[in-house]
Amino acid sequence: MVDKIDKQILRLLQLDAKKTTKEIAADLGLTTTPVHERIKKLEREGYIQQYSIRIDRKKVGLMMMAFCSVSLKNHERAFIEKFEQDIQLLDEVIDCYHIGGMFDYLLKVLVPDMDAYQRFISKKLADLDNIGNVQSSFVMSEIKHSAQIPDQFL
Amino acid sequence: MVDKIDKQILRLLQLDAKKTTKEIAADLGLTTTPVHERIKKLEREGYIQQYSIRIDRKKVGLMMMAFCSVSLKNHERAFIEKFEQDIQLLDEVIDCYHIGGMFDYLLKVLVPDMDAYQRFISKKLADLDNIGNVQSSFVMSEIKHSAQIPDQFL
DNA sequence: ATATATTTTCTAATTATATAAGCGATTAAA
DNA sequence: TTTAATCGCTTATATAATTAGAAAATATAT
Repeated sequence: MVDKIDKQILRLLQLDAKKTTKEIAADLGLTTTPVHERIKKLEREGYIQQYSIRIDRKKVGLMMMAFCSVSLKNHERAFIEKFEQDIQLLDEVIDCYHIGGMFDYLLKVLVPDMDAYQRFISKKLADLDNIGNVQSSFVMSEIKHSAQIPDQFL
Repeated sequence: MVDKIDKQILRLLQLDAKKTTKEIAADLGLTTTPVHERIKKLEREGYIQQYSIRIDRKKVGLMMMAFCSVSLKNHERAFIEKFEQDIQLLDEVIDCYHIGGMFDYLLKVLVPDMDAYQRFISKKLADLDNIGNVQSSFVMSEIKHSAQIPDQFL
């Protein structure tokens, strides 16, 4: 279980994982030791899954983002598992969610340009077995991209 | 511009932002100084937008994720800007994309449970002006959630 | 209520890392 | 060539992470 202090630590680290234990301690009115121990506990118990950096995708040439809704033809367990395995291997697919609704899966896809997207859809995705309908929605702008847990829950 | 070494650094830090310059230097066959300077450059030039942690959302009680497609009634600039501003204030909305296709926006929403989602849709979202159709897709499972730039682009 | 555990935090010391300075080597351009 | 400019190396210093042991606070049982 995490208490209020743990959540504040998570909030601060989410905002800036480079913050030192000293700075966090100062913010919370503690010394470094308890902060250090709490962080280790949060890591150990899996609250903190990963330390990472956010990279500006456009600066490394990934100019195009799209969401791709996919429905399968066959919904037997074996077919579903096969699809979910195949998806792991497609680098362009950043995220993949199994959803309820009109389609079975929602994919978030990142590629350099429309050409690459074309190749992704027609060469890679269409090559998988069991693909039914595919519908693409192109991202024109990212209005909000926090990718973080809102403070109100921390 | 980033060269091959810079990209490798980005790749390593994306995987584990806690990696020390010493470790990175060892991986790349360099000493700490050039690695340190390159990292500072990557920060300065905005390739690295943020150091952050990934938090296990379910461990902090956010059991439900949904995608919410929204279309607006009025598409004049002023109305669009108003909507995009309003969205920033809704904590449950983690991401918001302006998309082309059947709907205008795709929202990624995180809430504790179905009750909270219900309140979000009927109290918060529906309270905004200019909302046309809304269609929710609930996430049943996260098949892939890399949230990262694929290695092939780094 | 009191004594006993348990947990949490503190201070202080140690170890490791980040950061900076100065020098040499390589590369590119004049 | 010769001059810049870039890049990486070694060494030194400042800063941070981590550990150890004692004190304080909290919870538990008698």
